[in-house]
Amino acid sequence: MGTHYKGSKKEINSLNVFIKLNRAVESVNSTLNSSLSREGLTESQFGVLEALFHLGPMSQKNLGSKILKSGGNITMVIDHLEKRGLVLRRRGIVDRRYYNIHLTEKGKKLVEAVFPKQLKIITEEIGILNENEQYELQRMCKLIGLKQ
Amino acid sequence: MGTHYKGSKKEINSLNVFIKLNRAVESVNSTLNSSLSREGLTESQFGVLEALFHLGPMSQKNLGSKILKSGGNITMVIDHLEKRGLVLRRRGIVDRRYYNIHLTEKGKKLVEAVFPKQLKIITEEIGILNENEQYELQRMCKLIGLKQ
DNA sequence: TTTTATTAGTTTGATCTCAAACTTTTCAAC
DNA sequence: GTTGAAAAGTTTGAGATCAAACTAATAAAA
Repeated sequence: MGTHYKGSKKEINSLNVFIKLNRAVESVNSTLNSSLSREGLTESQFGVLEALFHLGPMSQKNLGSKILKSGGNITMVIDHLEKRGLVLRRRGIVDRRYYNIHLTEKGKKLVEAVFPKQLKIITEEIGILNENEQYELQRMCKLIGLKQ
Repeated sequence: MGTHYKGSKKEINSLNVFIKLNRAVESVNSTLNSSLSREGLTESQFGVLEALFHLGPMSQKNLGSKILKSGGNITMVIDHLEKRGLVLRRRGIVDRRYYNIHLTEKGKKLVEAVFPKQLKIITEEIGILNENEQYELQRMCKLIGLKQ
């Protein structure tokens, strides 16, 4: 949303805050995505790899709820990752409706190479704020995201 | 990015802050987009309509830089809006490379109906924070988005 | 004035994304 | 056991998105 609009003072202030909030997030994400695309990864693909790396094998359903993407989308993301040999699908033995998605050795190595770079970008961007500011920012964000 | 990872304390803190920041923005945007989709509008479509409404007619190039989307994308967004009779293209008279994109009466009415709803959602979400908190949040966001 | 470079917009190809309809498998109720 | 509901995953259709190659119009340089 742009910055020229009509409304009460409270509305105008809220909108300005929200616009700044959006821009800050977009700015960091854009840097993160540029870095990922150099490795041939999309945000969702990296999200899946990173979840598997830090949390271990899980179903597509679970991956979907971790990275906040729809089921149909996860199918496609896993398809791509599987073709590149970064993950593999194993049918559940007890319950054959599930897949267990596993990170391959190749996938693990890729995360180990990429994750620190992502972390570095985030740390540099957020590191502009001092410790207390970071605490306050986090506290406020929790309030805003509270509803869901 | 998930919440289980390795790194220094500074890295871990930064990552946590960034995750909360992302979630807060995603939460609000998701509510906003649900509301828009009830009107048959996407985020980009509304972004274009809103820019035209508040800033007046402008070229596709300008619209692209306002809503941070690529040129090819704007072509498609305008195509859709034009088909629905919400905007129209007028070739520049002085410089025939440009279009001037205009909001139609129908488009204007739609913005007048939709914009207050969007503003209400944002005001409710951001309004959880008091005036000082909002000021601080905005100040910090400006620091984070500084690079570009 | 002819050539060259730049600019606005379009097209193309690849991928992402969602919602909705669909298949397969499991589990619960009868 | 058969039937029906629910759950995991797939497919489909529509639109979003980008980068890169392209066309048309203009401006600058020779």
